[in-house]
Amino acid sequence: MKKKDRKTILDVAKEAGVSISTVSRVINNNYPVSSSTKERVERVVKKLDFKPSMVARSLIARKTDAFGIIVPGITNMFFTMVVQGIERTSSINDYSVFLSDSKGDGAKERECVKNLVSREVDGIIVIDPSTENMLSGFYDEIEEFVPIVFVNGYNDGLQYNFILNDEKTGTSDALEYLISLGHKDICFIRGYKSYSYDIKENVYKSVMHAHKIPVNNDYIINVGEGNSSETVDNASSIMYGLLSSDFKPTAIFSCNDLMAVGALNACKKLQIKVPEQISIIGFDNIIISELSEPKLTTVDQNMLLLGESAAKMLLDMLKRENYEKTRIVLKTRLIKRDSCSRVKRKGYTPL
Amino acid sequence: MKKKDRKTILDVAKEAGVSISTVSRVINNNYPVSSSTKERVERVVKKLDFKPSMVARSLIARKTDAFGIIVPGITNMFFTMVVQGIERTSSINDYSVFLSDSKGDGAKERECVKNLVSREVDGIIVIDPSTENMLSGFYDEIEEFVPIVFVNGYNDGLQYNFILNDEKTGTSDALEYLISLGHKDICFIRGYKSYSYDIKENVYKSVMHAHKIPVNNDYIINVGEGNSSETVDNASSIMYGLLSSDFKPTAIFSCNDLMAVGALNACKKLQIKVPEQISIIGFDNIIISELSEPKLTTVDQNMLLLGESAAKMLLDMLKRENYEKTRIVLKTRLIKRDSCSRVKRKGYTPL
DNA sequence: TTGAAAGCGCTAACAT
DNA sequence: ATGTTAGCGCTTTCAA
Repeated sequence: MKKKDRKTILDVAKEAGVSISTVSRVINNNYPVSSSTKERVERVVKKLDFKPSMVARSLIARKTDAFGIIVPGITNMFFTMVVQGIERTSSINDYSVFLSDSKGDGAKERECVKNLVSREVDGIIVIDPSTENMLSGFYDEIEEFVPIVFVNGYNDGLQYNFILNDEKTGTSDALEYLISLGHKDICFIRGYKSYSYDIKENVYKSVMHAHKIPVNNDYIINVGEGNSSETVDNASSIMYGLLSSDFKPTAIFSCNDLMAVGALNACKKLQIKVPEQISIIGFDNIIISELSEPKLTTVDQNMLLLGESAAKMLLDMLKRENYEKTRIVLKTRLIKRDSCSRVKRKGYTPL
Repeated sequence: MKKKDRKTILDVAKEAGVSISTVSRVINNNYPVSSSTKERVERVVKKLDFKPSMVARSLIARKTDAFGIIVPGITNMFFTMVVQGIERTSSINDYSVFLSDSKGDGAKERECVKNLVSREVDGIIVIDPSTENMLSGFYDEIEEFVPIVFVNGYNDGLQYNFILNDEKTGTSDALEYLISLGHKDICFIRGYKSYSYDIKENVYKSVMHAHKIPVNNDYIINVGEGNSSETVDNASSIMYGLLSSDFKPTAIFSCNDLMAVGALNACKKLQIKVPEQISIIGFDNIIISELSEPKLTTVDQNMLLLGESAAKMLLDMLKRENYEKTRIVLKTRLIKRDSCSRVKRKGYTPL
């Protein structure tokens, strides 16, 4: 595709009959220029529609005014919200963002990071990094050259910059809420394998203990892969099978909204009324939790804030001479909607 | 934040005891270098972990190997899918992507474009551009310097590169399907204002005409803003009001899945069974159409392909010397799921 | 096969 | 107030 050549500072200088430094001074407005020359140069700039090359500027300034984001999956609504938060805060501060998708693959993630490094981005945000890369020390070398912030993901004892959600408190808030509604037979739905599910399961057990409610292991349900659209179907069919039998909890806690919607769909098929007969609570507060009927009570993770905080942290690191490794833990918030109500029956009483 | 300086080609040259040109030849492997020097240089490159600066390369090559994407809203699931398609195809071809959000605002959209131009991206993809900018000629000048592809949006008689969906055929397919199921009382739900709604409404009218079904204007429902999460609620409450009265279509065609889910929720509240009593058909095939109960029958727009095609078109434009303005129209596909069935009652017969 | 040098578009220190 | 010039890190002629 044949394209016109961009106008350069030299084109402007010639046309305005001044030197390139004068043009530079005018467009940057950082050194005195007589108002007459200034005006003349500005006219030419407008006339030629001259836009300074950020590439050339970056070469000199040794910065690109760009951040790189790496997500394990663009279409996962959770990550999408985080990306929005990052993009918003970045663009307000005149930073552009590169978006790359690691597809949840550690090797691809490393490739993305290297690409961003060679593009000399001013900072990198990795959302839900692969545990493998977090533990291998891969990021140690990278971090010497470019600021990195991790959003969620494995972080136990790691010395990096983190923005995390307080999933523990979020989980116990949800559970305490259910218990305050009179529920004791609370089923726990989790996915196959993730740091986050393990944390929640531990909290589940300890909250139950604290209330002297015996933990029934049959009430801990694993629905496999937890972050795809299939999650809903998997959770739904597993819960359908369970609820068809004499498995009759009065409430269901789900590790994320996808699973909660799955449980909800299973109840609908079985004509079990939510929340009248069973209360369901989700986690994350992704948009589908608002679209279900009834609307899902859930725990908000404030993904937008997660993203905004990550971008702000990067911005801060760029400003300060020495920045201590920081770990920010964000509060979650219980969103009471329509899928939970006071228990009407006790224990295994048939529906 | 204090960061180590990146190693430059000069560091490598010194350490290897050769000139920078030799190092360049080695890393680019484009000119003869004796195998001994080559090996030595390669060792140093590895040792210093040298990565050539893409900024410097871009300055010389006058290309950045980056594309820019502009979306009206990152979290809109429809756009997210398109972005995924673009990112995938771009990264396979070694292009990175800048993501920017215009928030559906024409002025912000222009700002994003200008930023991308000054970053000297090799191509720009604008998803659902503002009609205002399409008609004002704003893009005429831009296009002289950088290849642009538009995905959907206003395109009537415009001489730009487009990737579009065949919404007309998609709409008539959906309608014909409903009619083949015996439906005649088909309600049409649309949003406030968009080229796409208008097109669909026209098709609706002509399909009805073709089947000699009188068009009842009360059956054309406008639910306002059509692309936010509120869309579901708006559509739901409007349909709730309507369906509570003697408004009794046997089928509902919705301009997008959000509205369809809204209609579905209204039916649930009114204990109207879908599809037994009313058939509902959506449009787009975004993920929530799979999560509802029953699953939504809808028209797939193949957003992934939309994005992939846009990126491929850009890639093509970059290769060819002169590229004719192209308009690619993608086929839609009727996805038959569980929200439509053969009509059981005729006309206004009470449910 | 290798090195020296020009130059991509711009900024900033140094002259004047 | 304005011009001249040295580079930012790299590629690519041109010489040797």
